Amino acid sequence: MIDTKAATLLQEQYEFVFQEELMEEMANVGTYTRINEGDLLMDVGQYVVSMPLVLSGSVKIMREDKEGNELLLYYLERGDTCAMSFSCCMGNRKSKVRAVAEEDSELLMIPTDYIDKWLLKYPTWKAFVFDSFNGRIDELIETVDSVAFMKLDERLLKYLTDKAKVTGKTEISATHQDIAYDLHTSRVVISRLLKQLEKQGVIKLARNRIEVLKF
DNA sequence: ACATTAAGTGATT
DNA sequence: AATCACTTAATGT
Repeated sequence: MIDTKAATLLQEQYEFVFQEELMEEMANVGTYTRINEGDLLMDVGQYVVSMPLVLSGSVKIMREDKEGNELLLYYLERGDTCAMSFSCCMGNRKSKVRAVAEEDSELLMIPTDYIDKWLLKYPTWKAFVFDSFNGRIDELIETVDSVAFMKLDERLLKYLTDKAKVTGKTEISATHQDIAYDLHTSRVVISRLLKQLEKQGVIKLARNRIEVLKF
């Protein structure tokens, strides 16, 4: 049975990346899913049974240790897929990351068996998977750099602009505590740095809301 | 009006 | 940059 909603979205966004037959097959075997902001897609230690293709919206990928300390790794945006899920599916291993919907999003879940089969069958799929791996690695390096070499105020500003970018809004709705968790620091520090940024005229603060003025 | 949650601040390490 | 301890402000019931 063909999911028309998914087929339409696929056509719109992947017209030039996937071949026609592949998109048809995707619409056939994939499961179209809608998720709401804040929904947990995948948690650390869970087995990965399918590979998500982001049709709309965005998903944030984070690391979490056993004490519950978090660290934001990168965002998955429209047209992206999770390289982590690919490597997990292939090796039948547990997920090392947690995935949470950054906003209301639409996904196409591709069952494990196909992602392997398609590598041989469809060159465009293979290219897509490779590209996606490169993209994720680049982003990972970027966040490693920012953690290792950037001061917290620079990191915070990058965090804010990144977040504004993925959601396409200049208004960010999050508490200082939320941000502190993502950057793995304390709320007090975030509050102070945000205050600084506001004085510099880069952002505007309100309760549960941050407006990014400059990019 | 009261309780709860978010944010601001000084002082200390 | 983290933590504590406390204040003030905004919001929910």
